[in-house]
Formats: sequence, structure tokens, C-alpha cells
Amino acid sequence: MKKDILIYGICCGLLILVLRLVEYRFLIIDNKLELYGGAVALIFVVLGIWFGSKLAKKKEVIVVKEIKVKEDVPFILNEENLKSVGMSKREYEILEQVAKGLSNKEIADTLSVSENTIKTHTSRIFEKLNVNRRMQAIQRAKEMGLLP
Amino acid sequence: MKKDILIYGICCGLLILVLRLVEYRFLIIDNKLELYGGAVALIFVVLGIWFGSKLAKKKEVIVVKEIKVKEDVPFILNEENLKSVGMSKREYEILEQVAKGLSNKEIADTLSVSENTIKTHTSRIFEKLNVNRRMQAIQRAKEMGLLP
DNA sequence: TTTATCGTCATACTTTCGGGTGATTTTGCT
DNA sequence: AGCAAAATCACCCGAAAGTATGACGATAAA
Repeated sequence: MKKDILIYGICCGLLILVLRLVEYRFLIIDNKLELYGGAVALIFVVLGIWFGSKLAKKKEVIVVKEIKVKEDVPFILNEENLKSVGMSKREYEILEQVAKGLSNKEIADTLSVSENTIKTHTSRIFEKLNVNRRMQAIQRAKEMGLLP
Repeated sequence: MKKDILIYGICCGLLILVLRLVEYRFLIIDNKLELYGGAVALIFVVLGIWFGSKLAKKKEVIVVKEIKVKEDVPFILNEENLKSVGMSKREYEILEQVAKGLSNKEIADTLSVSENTIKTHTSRIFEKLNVNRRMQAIQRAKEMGLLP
């Protein structure tokens, strides 16, 4: 940028010098003032345009480029569906454990209850989700927005 | 753009007109040619710069804008992991069926093989995935990018 | 050609699941 | 206090799933 201004200044200086030399030799003598003015105007217009172009802040054209980013859906539990199937908190809790791939025994241990209890729960869960295997239950639950 | 050129032309015309009026009244009379030339130069430089700025080629700046889109990730199978666990095509095929929540019997029927065969396959799959239940196998597989 | 892998199937046994039934206790609400 | 819903547990049975082992043919690699 500074270099441009320097070049511009030098050009102007040289031009003015040339003009001063020229003006006394031809134009004044011929008294063609208009021609002289026109020449000056032309030259400086060209110079100005050139300089203006250089000076011009390049206009930014914002090109929005979409980049697909997988959105970590925070997972909002679909309470509506949860109610509509009439699942209790406890049952949902067990459903979560089932979704982890835990066996009834393991769930029973982690929740400190009998395995039979878990079986009762899972049975009811399957009934409410209208499935008959834990695998299907999980898929169904995910479809319904009950599980992430 | 065309409008700019038009405006520019009109400005030039007006300026020249003004200059012609002025030149005979003051400058010529005073014979201050240099001043006149300087004025013309100055005016046209300014005009040129202004015009040059307008003409300036616009520079495109690509601004990358991340947009979070809920997208169905097309799912690209992680071949690396598939090889690293040493799973065969057939085994992977069965794994997919398992992931659908199908029972061994159902898988056997859809693939037209014996249920025992499926059991053998699943056993090997579990072994390779280092799990011992189909539920866990699916989770493991998903973690490893073997399943969507 | 020999070896290794893969896919197929079978048999036997164990564990886990799911379905059904019934019972007792806890909890929340009126 | 009394009722309804939820949670707990048990027992049984059959089905499904998983474990272990062995076998046989096809095919690809060495």
C-alpha cells in the first residue's frame, strides 16, 4: 500500500515536470489551452483511475459454504410418547439398562433387586411397546424418541 | 456499472464545462497556467480515483460458515476395524441381521441356512467383538463404526 | 499339493429370555 | 384411612440364545 502511494507520488511528480517542460514549448506557444487542459485531465484521470483501482478496498463477496456437521442431538426425551405408552419411571429406568445390553441378572444387580422383578418389568415394557424381544424394544423405543 | 460510467461521463462533461468558463475569466487573465494545470490535475485525479475505486475488481472472499445440519450421516463402514477384528463378509452379513433385532431362526430363514449355522456365526462374531450377547455385539459394532 | 480360511451343519448342554400367573409391599393421592 | 398405581418378588415352562466340539466341502493362498 505504501509502495503504491510512493509510486503514485513519483508518477505525479514526473508528469507535472513533463507538463511544465511541455507547456512552455508547445502548448503555450500555440496557445491551445484547451488541448493542454484536456491532456492534463486525461493523464490524471488515467492515473487516478489506476490509483483508485489499487486503493480500492477489495469488496468482499461472502460466499457461504455449508459444511455438514453432525449435530450431537442433545436428545430430548419424548415425554408425550412416554406417557402415551403409560410407562412408569422405574420401567423406563430398566429400559435404559436393557438398552445398554445388560442382562436381566446384571440389571437386577445394579439396581439391587431380584432378577424376577426385572423380568416382570421387562415383560410389561415389551407389552407396552408392543414387542416381544428386548432387541425390538430398544429399536421401538428409539423410534419413539424414548431413547437416544 | 453502466450507471457508474454514465455518472462519470456527466461529471467529466460538467467539469470541463466549468473549467472552460473559468479559464477565460480568471486563470488566463492572470496567466497562471501552472495553477490551472494543477487544478485540472487535482480535480481529475480525484475523479479518477473515485471512478477507479468503483471500477475496482471485486475480490471474492470465501467465508466458510459451519452450519449444523441434522443430517442422516450416510454411514461409511470402517473397513479398518472390520479387518482388524477379522470378520468375514458372511459374518458381517449376519451381524447386520442381528442388528435388525431378528432372532437366529429368522435370520436362518431369510438367509436360507440352518439355525445352527447362524448360531455358529454369531458365536464367532461375539468372540471377535469380544462380547457375549447380541445386544452388546451391536453396541460394540456401532462404536467401531461397523454399523450405522 | 498342502494348508488355511470360510461357510455350512449337527449334537449336546447351559444360560438367558419371555410369557403367564399370582402375591406382597410401597407409595401417592384424596 | 383407604384406594389405585407402582414396585417388588416368586415359580414354572417353553423358547431363544449362547457355548463347546466336531465334521465336511469349497476355495484361495503358499
